[in-house]
Amino acid sequence: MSDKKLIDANLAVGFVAKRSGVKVSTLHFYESKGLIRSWRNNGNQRRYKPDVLRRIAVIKAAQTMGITLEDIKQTLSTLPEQRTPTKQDWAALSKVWQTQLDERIQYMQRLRERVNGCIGCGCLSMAKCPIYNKDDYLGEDQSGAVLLERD
Amino acid sequence: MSDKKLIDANLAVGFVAKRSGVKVSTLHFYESKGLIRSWRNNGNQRRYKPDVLRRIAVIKAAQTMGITLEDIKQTLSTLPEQRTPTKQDWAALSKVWQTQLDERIQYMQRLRERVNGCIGCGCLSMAKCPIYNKDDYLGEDQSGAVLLERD
DNA sequence: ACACTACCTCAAGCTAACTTTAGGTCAACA
DNA sequence: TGTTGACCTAAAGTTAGCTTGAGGTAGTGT
Repeated sequence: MSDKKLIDANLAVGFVAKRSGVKVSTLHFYESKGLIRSWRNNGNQRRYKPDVLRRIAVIKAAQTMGITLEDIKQTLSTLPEQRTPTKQDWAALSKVWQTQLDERIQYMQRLRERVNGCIGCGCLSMAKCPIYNKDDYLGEDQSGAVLLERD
Repeated sequence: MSDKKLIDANLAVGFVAKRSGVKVSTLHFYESKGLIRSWRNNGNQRRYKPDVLRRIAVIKAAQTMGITLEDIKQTLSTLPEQRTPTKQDWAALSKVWQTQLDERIQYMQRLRERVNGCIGCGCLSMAKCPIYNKDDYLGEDQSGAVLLERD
């Protein structure tokens, strides 16, 4: 019977890889980083619980949002260790990322406005644009960096 | 007189570094990547035209928007080579990046909706969520990857 | 029993965007 | 004239997020 792993709900690494769309090496890598977990069978091969699939999907989704593996790991660590995570558990995660996404979107929108008013008009420093005013005559007095600042 | 470089409008690398807020090594690096240009004096030291400062500011601004150096190089290459870029030249650049920013923002907003409707509700694949439906009983028939797709 | 595929580990390689280090030259000022 | 400090090059190191390769074991099908 070829679905033994499926019925037992002990998934082999190759199966998880195929199912989740990531490479086996990526699963090894995620495990080494503490993002997913597995146990070993007698022959030292990895076995996974089915919910690893959701975990991987969530990791990938979060990455698409531009969240780093380190941050994802942090957020995932809020999931329960003992029991299989429930709908509510995952929902809590999504709230965290939704908020982060909202912030990012707002940041991008602020940026967009600045680009509009700033590179566009020839001014890059918002307030009093040293670069634009002093392109040819550079005084010694103003020495700070004049870039768009993050926040 | 210590402002010789300033009055001559031939900027030394250290001055440009201090003024733009990036390290000398970064300027070397940008030059090696073709993002900025310089010529050499008799002693083989780099000299820059003042408009390199704006160029660097623009590079940094574009990076903040998440644009890669390679793409920035592409866009910068639309600036005139012969004459010093005008306000209008820079304005044209900003339009390109504004458009890219708009796309990014839209993408993030689409993502946000998906996170909302998908991780939140327990479904990750939008349409018919194989992961959610098959967490315990995994059929052999559905084998595709089930992640949030980009576009 | 034998082959073939899946799996294992550890180390090295890859891209982006820089920084750091090493060993040496040039320029400015007292 | 001497000694700092600024500059030069080339190569190696850094972080993130993986992939590839080498050399070896395990599991499955005939």
